[in-house]
Amino acid sequence: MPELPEVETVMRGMEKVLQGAQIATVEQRRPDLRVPFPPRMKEILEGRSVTALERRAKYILVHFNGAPSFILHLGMSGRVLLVPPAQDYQPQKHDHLILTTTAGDRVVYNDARRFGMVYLADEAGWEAHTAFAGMGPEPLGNEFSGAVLFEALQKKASPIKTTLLDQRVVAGLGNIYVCEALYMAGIHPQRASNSLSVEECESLTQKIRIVLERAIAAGGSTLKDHRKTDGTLGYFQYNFAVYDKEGKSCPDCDCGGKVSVERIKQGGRSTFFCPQKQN
DNA sequence: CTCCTGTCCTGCCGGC
DNA sequence: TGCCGGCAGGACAGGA
Repeated sequence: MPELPEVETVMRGMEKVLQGAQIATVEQRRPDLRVPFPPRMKEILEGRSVTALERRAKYILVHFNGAPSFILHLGMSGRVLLVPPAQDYQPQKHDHLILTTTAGDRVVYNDARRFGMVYLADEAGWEAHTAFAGMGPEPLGNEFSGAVLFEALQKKASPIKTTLLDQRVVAGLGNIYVCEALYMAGIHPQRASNSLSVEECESLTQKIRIVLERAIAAGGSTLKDHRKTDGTLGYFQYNFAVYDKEGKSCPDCDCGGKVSVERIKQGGRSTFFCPQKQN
């Protein structure tokens, strides 16, 4: 499910409920996801107040008053459901972690494949956690630019598609938005990373920003109703140009509908692109 | 170092 | 209808 825009959307939804709230109970419904839940997480978090939430790459951070930050990654299939106080809720299959606030709001983490991850930071702070070691710049932040991308690509001979999935180069992109950004920039996914010009890197960074911002806007706009809040909303709202569009004609192609979106494998994962627009 | 493959896990979809 | 293979939004380990 989640790439940067979906994680941002989920984080904003959680923020509405958790910001300033006090955690009453932490319910672990199994001992682990991909790795065990942090030792003594229940004891550490219960009674703590949430001071702020933020997103770094595809991680959601929940900061507490007097406790280490809670770090959540949604993996491939992680979803967050927000249940308001007045609503009855029976835990569903794959509900693995439920946080309840003293106000009665519940934050339910559901993850069928259990590729998600939950950590607690230590006293060194969340930035020091190994998950963030060597991580590249935020694609929507000031430290990411065409020049920065160009510089990072110089030592990379691998295809630009796989390079953009490398979180050390830029942090937060996933398979969908890499395909979409390369399409918008008109760059073939199999181009060697170090063959891109400065101008192409400039264009690519702009397209990355645009596609992410559009997707966030589409997902965020649906969050007003908490009962509908779950991680799938962003994808339902956003129309992809090439992702999962194999055989369809791309939306703004100059081929007159004669060329269709192709699908190839790169690094074991599907890439979708328009051979007319991206060459 | 970089690059490539396999692996974790469940659900879903298409083909036979 | 049922079964089976392939594939899925991610990240990491291990080997070349």
